[in-house]
Amino acid sequence: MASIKDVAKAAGVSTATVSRVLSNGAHVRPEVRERVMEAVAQLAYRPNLLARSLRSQQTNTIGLIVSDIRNPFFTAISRAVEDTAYEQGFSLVLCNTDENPEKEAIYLNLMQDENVAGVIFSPTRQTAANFTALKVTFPTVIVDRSIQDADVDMVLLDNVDAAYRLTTHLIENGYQRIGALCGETSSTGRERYKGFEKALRAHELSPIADHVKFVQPKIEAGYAAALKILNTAHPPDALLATNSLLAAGALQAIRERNLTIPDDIALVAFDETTWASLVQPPLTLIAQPTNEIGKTATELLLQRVADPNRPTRQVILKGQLLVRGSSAPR
Amino acid sequence: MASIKDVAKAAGVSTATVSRVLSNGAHVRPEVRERVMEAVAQLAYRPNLLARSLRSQQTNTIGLIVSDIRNPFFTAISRAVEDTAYEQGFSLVLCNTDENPEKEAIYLNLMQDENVAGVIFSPTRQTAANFTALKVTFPTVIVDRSIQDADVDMVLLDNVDAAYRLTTHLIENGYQRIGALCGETSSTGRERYKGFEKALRAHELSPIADHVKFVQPKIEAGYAAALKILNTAHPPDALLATNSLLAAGALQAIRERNLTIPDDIALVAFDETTWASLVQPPLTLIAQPTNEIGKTATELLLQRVADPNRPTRQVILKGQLLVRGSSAPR
DNA sequence: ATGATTCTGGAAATCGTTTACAATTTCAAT
DNA sequence: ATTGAAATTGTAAACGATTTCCAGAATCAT
Repeated sequence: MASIKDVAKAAGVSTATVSRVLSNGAHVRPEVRERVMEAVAQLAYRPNLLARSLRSQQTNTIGLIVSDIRNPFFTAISRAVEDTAYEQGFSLVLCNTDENPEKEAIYLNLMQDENVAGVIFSPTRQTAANFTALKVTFPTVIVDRSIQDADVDMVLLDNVDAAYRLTTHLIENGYQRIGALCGETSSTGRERYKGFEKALRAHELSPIADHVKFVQPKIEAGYAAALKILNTAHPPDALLATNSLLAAGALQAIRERNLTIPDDIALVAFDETTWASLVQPPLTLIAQPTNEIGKTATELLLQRVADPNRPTRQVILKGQLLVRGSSAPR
Repeated sequence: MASIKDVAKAAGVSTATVSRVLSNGAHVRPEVRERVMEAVAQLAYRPNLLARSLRSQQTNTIGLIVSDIRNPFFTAISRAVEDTAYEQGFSLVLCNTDENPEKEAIYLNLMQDENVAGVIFSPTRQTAANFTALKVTFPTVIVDRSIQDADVDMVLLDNVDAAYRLTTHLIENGYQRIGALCGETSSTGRERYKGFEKALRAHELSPIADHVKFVQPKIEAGYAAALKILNTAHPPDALLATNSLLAAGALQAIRERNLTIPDDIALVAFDETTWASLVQPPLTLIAQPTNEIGKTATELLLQRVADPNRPTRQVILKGQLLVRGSSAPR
């Protein structure tokens, strides 16, 4: 592999000049620049990014820390993030934490060790609670799950509003006994529950304890919780799942109990997935603007990398209510 | 940030000794090691990975280059790869190529520039065809899509066999006019088509040109192609899709035409997804051992990183035929 | 023509490690 | 007591770039 020294020698200049040509290009006569570029082409020279980063103390890598890339929401986010990062010349390193605060801490440290330019992070409630105490030294953008009282960039959904609209939609379609399946590890689950409860109260209804479950955001957990809810003496006439994994579990449970959607029970959820419109009836849900979230988060991050002192921003996006068959009027 | 010099000073030893304590630990008196470890703890010292990598000429990063992480197959692979890499102290950088040979080349170069320890790569047919010409300088493991005549580690599905079994299953259940939706950008699509054709011929049937389409592995493409097939004068009585995206598109088309599965037309596919068992009837398919594929590929890669001269290995795994409702006997 | 600026481009320091080599110490064996 | 091998530790040279500082040349205003 040719190094900058080889190029310098071949072009008859110093390494400083080569570096100048390749970075800004200032303070170099056109004629010399030409010679250097020729040598670069001749030797097929590619700068060693490790050396560059070591000296300049900055890398072109960003980290994405999420609980599980297999959650379709995070899959979509990761794609948008990678695309945007790529456009700006950054690479993406991917970390799965499995909702485990310890793994979150480990990955945060690892990102530090790797000198990433910054990190896009979707924390558990636990980590979110003492985020400032972690004294993260690199730029961070929080996505999907909020952090209280911290002066940090965030890109979030208006969860309360989204759940409120979704629940109101159910109520307006005649559903009265609405249950909820919420993720227990994220702020998101709580906030969506708030919106759910708010909508009920606005219509002089209230949540039924037996019909509300906070569980791990996994299909199996959603399935088990839904089954419990369905097995209560007076089961609900509608079920709201705060993410697609819980929705899939709920659907399994409903199918297993041989119930019909929406006649026996309505089902609504969060997150557009491939399957939501393929099942019958198709699922009513709140679609999140995953592309915009991922893109915005990356842009915010790279802007902060460029200017660490700029004021933080919290971007709150609205979800889109897609009304489909699973919540048809009673 | 404390550097190795600070630790050395604090412990009253040279940086070489600190380095020795932290790497192998050999050739250091226990007493000295103790002092060094104390200083390390005291200063909360963490080695700079950039400097380490620059000097030792090796990183703890591997790359994963796939067409699109949103393809559930690759999502699952990425998770398995990241898990295995993490266990062994490696980070994962993620690259989406969109089936674009140019992007593949760019990412391959980028991985080189970043001095990754190695790469797990699922190439397009085009790149696969002249892979050796690319003269990739780092260890590479090919997954999912094969490369001919190249002495390189690979982890593949036995695609011909899988498609053969899937097709035979249809035939045995009484389907005679079977169409196929195949990915056109990968070796995988071709091989699965071979298995499909082989099964037909083994039963004295043959593919009907109008019922076979090679298209981009995208839902929309699958939808459009399926629609064309369904609109032929004598449409097929069964459809085989070689991946889950094409299957989703086909299902959309079938629904749009108000056809009933499996009475009007059977549908079978590749790749287990969340939705395959949630739609009604659930989809018969070949499930790939994604965990094993990802894990094996990573292990193979790290073994080669450790010993670049070991003989290459080609691991061929079998798919699992999951018979469900979408291909019930006629 | 002169002094003051501005441009160019090289020498050398630096980023934070690892590691080859050499120097020193230890210690068992003669 | 002497010797030599093995163990321990330090010195200094890498790794491959960027960047600071500075000198010399070119340009400009007076």
